[in-house]
Amino acid sequence: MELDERKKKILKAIIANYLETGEPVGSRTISKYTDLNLSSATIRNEMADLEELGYIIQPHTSAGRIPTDKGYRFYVDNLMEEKEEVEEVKSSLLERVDRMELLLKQVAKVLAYNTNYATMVTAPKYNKTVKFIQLSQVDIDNLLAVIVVEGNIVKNQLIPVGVELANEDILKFNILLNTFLQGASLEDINIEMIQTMKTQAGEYEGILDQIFKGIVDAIHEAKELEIYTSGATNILKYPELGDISKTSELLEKFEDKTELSHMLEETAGREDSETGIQVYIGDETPVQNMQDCSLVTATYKMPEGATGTIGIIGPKRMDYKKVVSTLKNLTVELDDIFKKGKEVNSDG
Amino acid sequence: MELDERKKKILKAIIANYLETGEPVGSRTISKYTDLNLSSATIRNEMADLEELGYIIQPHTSAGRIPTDKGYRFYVDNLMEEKEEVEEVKSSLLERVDRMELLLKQVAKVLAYNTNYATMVTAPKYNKTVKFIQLSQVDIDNLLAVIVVEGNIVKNQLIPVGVELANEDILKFNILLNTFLQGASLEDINIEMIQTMKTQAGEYEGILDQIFKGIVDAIHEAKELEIYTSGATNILKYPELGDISKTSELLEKFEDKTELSHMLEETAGREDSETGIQVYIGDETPVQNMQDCSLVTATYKMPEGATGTIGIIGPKRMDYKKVVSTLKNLTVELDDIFKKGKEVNSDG
DNA sequence: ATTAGCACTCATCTTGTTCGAGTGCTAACT
DNA sequence: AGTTAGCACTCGAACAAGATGAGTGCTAAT
Repeated sequence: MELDERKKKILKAIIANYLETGEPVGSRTISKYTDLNLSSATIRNEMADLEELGYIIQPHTSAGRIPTDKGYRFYVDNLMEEKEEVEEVKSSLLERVDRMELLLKQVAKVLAYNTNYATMVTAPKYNKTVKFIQLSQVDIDNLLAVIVVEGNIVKNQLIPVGVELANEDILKFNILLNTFLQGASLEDINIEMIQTMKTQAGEYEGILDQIFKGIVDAIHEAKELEIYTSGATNILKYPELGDISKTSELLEKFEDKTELSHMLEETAGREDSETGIQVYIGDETPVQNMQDCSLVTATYKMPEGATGTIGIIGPKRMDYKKVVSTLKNLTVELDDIFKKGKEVNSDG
Repeated sequence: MELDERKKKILKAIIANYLETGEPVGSRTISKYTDLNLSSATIRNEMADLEELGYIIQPHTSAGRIPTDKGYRFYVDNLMEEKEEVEEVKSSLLERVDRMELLLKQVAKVLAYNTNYATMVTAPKYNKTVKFIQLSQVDIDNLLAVIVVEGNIVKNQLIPVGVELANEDILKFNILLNTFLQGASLEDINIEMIQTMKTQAGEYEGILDQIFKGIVDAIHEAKELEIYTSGATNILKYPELGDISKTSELLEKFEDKTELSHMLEETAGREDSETGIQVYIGDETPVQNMQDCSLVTATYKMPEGATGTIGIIGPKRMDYKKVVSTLKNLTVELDDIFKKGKEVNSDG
């Protein structure tokens, strides 16, 4: 059954009010709150209908109504017009950050500060290819493998070899490694290639094994979803999430982060294709123990095609308007930053 | 006034019991709990004395007694004998970790898991000297400076130069840099050295400037106190820290970490010279808003003389015995690991 | 279709009461 | 002189019983 215009207006008013106050909202409040000029009695009738339809519910007899998940869903999909005045994210904070890691940390932090919810940002997931490998002798026992992958993400791998290599041998290795591995993604490095390389390494085959292990580890690590979080403690600010045992489980997830990482991974690709933004309400979230929370995710794209995810976790009665418009704004801004970075990279 | 033997025994029994239960303990409990074979009435008299002396207090009339900060202090200093059976830290978890960063993260994690308190570990504070510098051309516009400092801490610095350098020039730079900078600490790099190097760099003087900036940044960053935390949410497990607003402030500190870092820095050097362990009770902690918590710190030493700090934050009624003996054990184990690492370094 | 009016519900607040753990004091005991 | 039994007292916690009031559903009048 479709809701008529009036029911929509009333539902919207109820939810808007509830988002503000967190208190169940009664018919009298709505009667004054809207420009419908209806008496509380009429509102009551409509509210009874809305309850029957599953959009709102009474926490107990003779209390006001609060939205159900279905109600929130309808609000997010149909009723919520986004804020016109865009939430200005302090761009100054986002400028002048040259390293990806710091940038993403900043994003999480600024976002948490602006919204007062818990935030997380995943690093862009490259189909990473090796850009450059450099082996060097750090001291008598250790080689250092520096692996640079696309996007200028640098990983170091200390390889204990226990022998001192001659300079020319290291040079050979470097040439060997870069000849074969430059531009290769993990899939490209197959048994055949490995065998060929071993043959060419001759007596140092054993060391080559170690180097391989190091490189694989390093690329794996680089490929692993990195995730930055901020504002986890904001969760404690919302009394309706007062059940400490549940909330602390959630906080633990923010400490460990792997589960968050999986969660965001799962959401990837599910977003609204136009805006890249997706809202998960209560049980819709792909993680246990978040019935009382909502999750809003957004995807940002790098010029190379890599994508990362930004997530915001808050109480179900979060300010969806603000969050969605802030995220929209932010992704645009990020796109900008990356585009500029790209230009510098290829023009300078 | 000195406490006589009996008073000590009673005080110890009171605190031990309170540490277990978290409930105020009454005279009757003690009467049974100890082997003193005294009636509750006698205990009451003694308790009245102990209260007058400031070691225990009644949260309200007609409740049992709980320890004051002074009481805890006396317990930690005089009454607590450490557990004989050492708390076995899962050493297996600590083995086979080659990179400092991961090792310290592990330590924090294992410790939090073993104690159920919040833990933090700072990286050893070196008087760092440069071990090795490697410049390489990553792509057309960027040089990568890899700086390895003592303790095999590796830092990367991407340096946009906008020109492609000839291979031989990079080689020259590398020789130049390593000749001058290997083994140098930040203090050693003075204006004179810089000028000399610039002269030798000739037409690439400008690039050298950039490289310098990068190197200084990198060393600075390496020198900065790094801190790893774990188990912050354990704090929520203790109901006596129930005041959410205060507790969440504490949790925020665990998110931001700078304040924790300063705190541990402040405690450095204050430790008991023999064991390296220091206990701060309630207001004794060098940070605001921790009246209801205690902090236990331990210092570990690296063979090179660098020291780091391990800290544990828990409620005032934390299991001091267990924490102290666990920490003692852990620092010994860490010393071992580092010594082994050192041996491998110099013998292999 | 809307609304005023009214009886009804039920969480919350307030107040009062009971209960019991634990105390301090006193007097008796060793 | 130290110890203990006994007892009156205190005060928080737990429970019960109104009082309050916001909010409802229903009905009858507009």
